[in-house]
Amino acid sequence: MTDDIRVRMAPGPTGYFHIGRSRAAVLNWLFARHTGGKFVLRIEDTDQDRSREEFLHSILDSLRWLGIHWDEGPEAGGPYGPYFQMGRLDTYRDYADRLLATGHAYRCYCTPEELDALRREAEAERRPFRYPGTCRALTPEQQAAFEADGREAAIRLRVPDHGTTGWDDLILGQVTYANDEIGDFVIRRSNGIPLYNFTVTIDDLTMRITDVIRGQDHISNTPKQILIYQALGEPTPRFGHYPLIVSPEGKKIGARFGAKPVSGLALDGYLPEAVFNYIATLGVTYEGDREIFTRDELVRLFDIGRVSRSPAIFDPDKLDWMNGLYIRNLPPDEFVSRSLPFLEARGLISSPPTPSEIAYVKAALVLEQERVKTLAETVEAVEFFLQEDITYDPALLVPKKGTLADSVRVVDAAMDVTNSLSEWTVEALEAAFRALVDRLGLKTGVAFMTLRVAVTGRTYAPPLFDTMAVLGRERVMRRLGGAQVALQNWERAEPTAVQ
RNA sequence: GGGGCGUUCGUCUAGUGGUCUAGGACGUCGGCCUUUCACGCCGAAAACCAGCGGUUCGAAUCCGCUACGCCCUACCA
Repeated sequence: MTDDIRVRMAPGPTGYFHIGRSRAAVLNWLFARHTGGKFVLRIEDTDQDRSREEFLHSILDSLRWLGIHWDEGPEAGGPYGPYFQMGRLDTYRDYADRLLATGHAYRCYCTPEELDALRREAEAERRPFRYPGTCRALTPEQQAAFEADGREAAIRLRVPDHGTTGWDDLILGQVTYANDEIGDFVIRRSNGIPLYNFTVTIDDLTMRITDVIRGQDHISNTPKQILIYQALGEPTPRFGHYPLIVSPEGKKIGARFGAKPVSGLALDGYLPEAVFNYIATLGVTYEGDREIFTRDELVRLFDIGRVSRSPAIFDPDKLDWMNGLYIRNLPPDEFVSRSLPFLEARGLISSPPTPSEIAYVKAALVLEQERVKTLAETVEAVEFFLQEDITYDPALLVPKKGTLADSVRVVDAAMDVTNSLSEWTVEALEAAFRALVDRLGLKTGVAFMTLRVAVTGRTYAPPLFDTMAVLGRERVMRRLGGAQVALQNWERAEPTAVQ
């Protein structure tokens, strides 16, 4: 029972669930699933000033989007609740009283102002500040005097003056701190609200957390928390501190870069499974040189000891590549259904789309599947299929290796072919147009480029005859007609171009 | 100022004393495929393994120092 692995993620609802936090979630979740343990979600909402409902939703939505299910926590419940710290105030008070009763903690009547003065003094003398232990050995009379004076007491943990506190980190190995560098720290404010290091410890203890896996920004909190476990006479969990993910500029995530919630990546057209794969493999190795894994493989192969000890830069280019890979591997139907919302949002199709729209757009999307890196790109990729009238630069109708006269001939002849073709299929189109280009004595590359521009309005598109097949005879005729007009106008406007 | 942690191609990394003239991936560049783009395939450039000094027959791998980076240093979380 006590051997069952339990890990947790304990975000404060004080900011969006950014990429850095997603790493915490992914690593803890993988660790839990790999070991057959439980993943607990706990909300640290004691910072009432900064906590916001909106951020709580951001956390929950992002976790769900990534497919990270929490076994216990908000909405899920569980045997060790409540999972919001504000609901656990009584527990913190009980444990604080216990520490007071055993003498491991004591009341401190120093005011913030007095401490500030000491701190400034220490700084001025370029000497590290540490609480001097002023209230460590107050007599009941002295305490009564302070109380009578109207002072509220904070509670401090009595930290040993000598010795060291350390642990064998799951990722970093042995880490040690000297106790005399820690100093008696406050575990409960004078207003009765407990402090972070105390609440996490009590929560982790009472929630029976066995492995605390968190970012390296928490390293220096760890000895304090271990000291609390020891004062309570409780065994400590294992600790593992992974390095932070930093922005491409090497800066901390959250400020300028990556300030958005991870679930926002959905709107940018990223697939959650690709993002999960990327986050899970950023700064972590699994098996050989591979870096593309299914979720099950990640769970099976995850090894906390294979987490790199140095910070990793978030590389948007690599995420894009990976997302494109996942898109290409999607079953076409799924690619289509996942892309439709983007087209709807842009008003390219009705919302909800009609069956005929779906059929048409599906055919177009399938042609673009291996050409996009994000679902959002499908909008631009498929736009020309849906626009009634395409507009383009007539100059593009004459490729660099072609002439205006040739372009005119191809488009004119294409009109006839299009009009008379008996069977509207990719094969028939290709056969007919190849024969046509042959008859005109033109180069296929050049002539096809003219037709491509005439039909799509751009120089890059899916293969010409696949595109025409999807567009249908009507649209192709109309666009070829538009190209004829454009060429005529251009001929008049740029007579020197005629050779 | 003090403390902790870190340091292999631009980026993510493999590497745990000899097999490393340092391997893979993204990105970049070139080629092939080809009706364009993309995909796919092939290839190239790219890290004197932060620097210095030790240990050793032999070091990216072990030790020390220095530099640089990040984090912490609150009655914030």
